[in-house]
Amino acid sequence: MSSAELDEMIKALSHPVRREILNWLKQPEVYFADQDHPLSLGVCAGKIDQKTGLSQSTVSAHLATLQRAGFISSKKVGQWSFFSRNEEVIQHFLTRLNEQL
Amino acid sequence: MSSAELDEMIKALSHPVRREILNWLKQPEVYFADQDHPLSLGVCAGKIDQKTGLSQSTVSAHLATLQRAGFISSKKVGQWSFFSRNEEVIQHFLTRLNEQL
DNA sequence: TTTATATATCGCGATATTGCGAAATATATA
DNA sequence: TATATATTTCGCAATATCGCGATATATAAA
Repeated sequence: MSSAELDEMIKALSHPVRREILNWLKQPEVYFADQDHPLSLGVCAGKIDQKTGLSQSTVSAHLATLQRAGFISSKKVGQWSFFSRNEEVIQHFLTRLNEQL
Repeated sequence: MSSAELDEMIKALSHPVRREILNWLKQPEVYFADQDHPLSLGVCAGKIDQKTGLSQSTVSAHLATLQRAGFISSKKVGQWSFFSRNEEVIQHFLTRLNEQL
């Protein structure tokens, strides 16, 4: 992970809503039990919108930020986008921060 | 460490110059070997100014941000301010992040 | 007291981030 | 095709951050 990538990752974490989303995605079965689609696909963007209370477009931007940083991935199924954590990336980031800081 | 404190800490880290300063302070004997005062006091603000290449006021603000976040402390001796890392706080922060993220 | 040195604070312009509604895009259904 | 649903992208206003020079403050030395 380059210095620029690390920078993008930390900036992605520097917003409480984005950290909260990452945290929700850690236990989808706890936070998104009411989702119509199987949670194995990931969590549907709209469900995340609801949970934040922010506008749909704002949350979409937050999700894009987390994805650009590499923390989450999305897969499109039908008209829905499902998001899930990239655990390896997150672990790698934490390791890097533990060394660097 | 409260959620608001964690937020302040991550924001403090979300600027490459501030992370670089933190890193320099990890090994003052490597990065500030030319300091006139004993490094045991900490690193003098002016030496940090020089190393960044930014203006004195800008660096002073960065140091204040790091200090508000708890990552560093300053002690004033004569007309100088000496900065040093708060290792316990940094460790605590990393532990918290490892859990939370 | 005056002058020099070190640092912090102030004010301001430039830039980045955030949040929104509206519009565009994509997919599914009638 | 037309309509409904889900999401992304666009444009814009509000706010926050950054970096600077100028000024204020604090200490030390002449």
